[in-house]
Amino acid sequence: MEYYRAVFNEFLRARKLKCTGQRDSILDVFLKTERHLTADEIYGLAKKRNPKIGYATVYRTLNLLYEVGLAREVNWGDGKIRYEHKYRHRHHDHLICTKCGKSIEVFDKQLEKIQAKLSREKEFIPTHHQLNIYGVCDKCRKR
Amino acid sequence: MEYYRAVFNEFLRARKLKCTGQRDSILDVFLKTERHLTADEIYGLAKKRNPKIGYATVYRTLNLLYEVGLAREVNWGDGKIRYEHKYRHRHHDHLICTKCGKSIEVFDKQLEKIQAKLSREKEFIPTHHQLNIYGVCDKCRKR
DNA sequence: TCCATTTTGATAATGATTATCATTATCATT
DNA sequence: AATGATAATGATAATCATTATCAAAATGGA
Repeated sequence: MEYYRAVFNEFLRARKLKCTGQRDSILDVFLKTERHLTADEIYGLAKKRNPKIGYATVYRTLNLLYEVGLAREVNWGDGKIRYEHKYRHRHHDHLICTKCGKSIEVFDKQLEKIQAKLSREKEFIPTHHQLNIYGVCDKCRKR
Repeated sequence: MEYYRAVFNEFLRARKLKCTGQRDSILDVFLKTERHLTADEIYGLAKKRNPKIGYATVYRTLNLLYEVGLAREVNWGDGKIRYEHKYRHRHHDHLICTKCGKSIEVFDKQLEKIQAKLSREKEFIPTHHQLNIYGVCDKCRKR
């Protein structure tokens, strides 16, 4: 936690950007929540500890966290970007329940290998990828 | 082609919806283009053969094509929904070049199997999925 | 402390998509 | 072919997430 903050501050210094209370609050909220958060949700949480915080600052800071590699952007096709921890968190994919909106993280080594193979075959240099499996989760099915 | 039109008309009749010139034009444009089109692009093409056509009708018709299963919605994370043929076209995934925006279709049987396995493990009933691999294509790399 | 530079927050702007609603078109039935 | 109930249309307003604008405030090196 302390380490992640240091990573961010180092990034700011290197880019001649400034450390501010708002950026601290937003990073804090982001790090403390082990969930996929939208900008709006982060705004709500950050506002609790710093009521003067504005929407634009949340968006700006999330883009910085994305740039420095602390956050990953996730797109579930509902028109909102979600953010999840990236730094020191292994890549994974998502099962997304279309009934309740909850997500389950999954990982498979073989999957990654096949993706690399497909890219190679097409002489394509992959940078990142996103696999979303939509369906109905256990709980919703039994409901 | 004629068959797809019949499928759509059958769907409309079953839902007590009406066959209209606009719907014909939009379906025609959609079927004749072997590319991933946005609503805006389809609007442009449909307007050529039927200048009176409106934006809203394009969106409404695309949603119908999605419902009847003739179109698949593709989301490449750039804020626009794209449409591609689904009926009698095998499912596939996409390599998306972040330089030129072009896409390459890929398919791997093993990939589908692994996805089914991951779903099973989490007692999740998958309905559909989307895998996007982002990166740089052959042409852009050599440029 | 000073000051150049960056940040901030309020709000306007943007861009894709959807909703509204008065008018028009469709189609099964006469 | 005319009727009428219902659905469709198109122009445009509304929505919603995100980005841009800009004057005022905060930061941090000198």
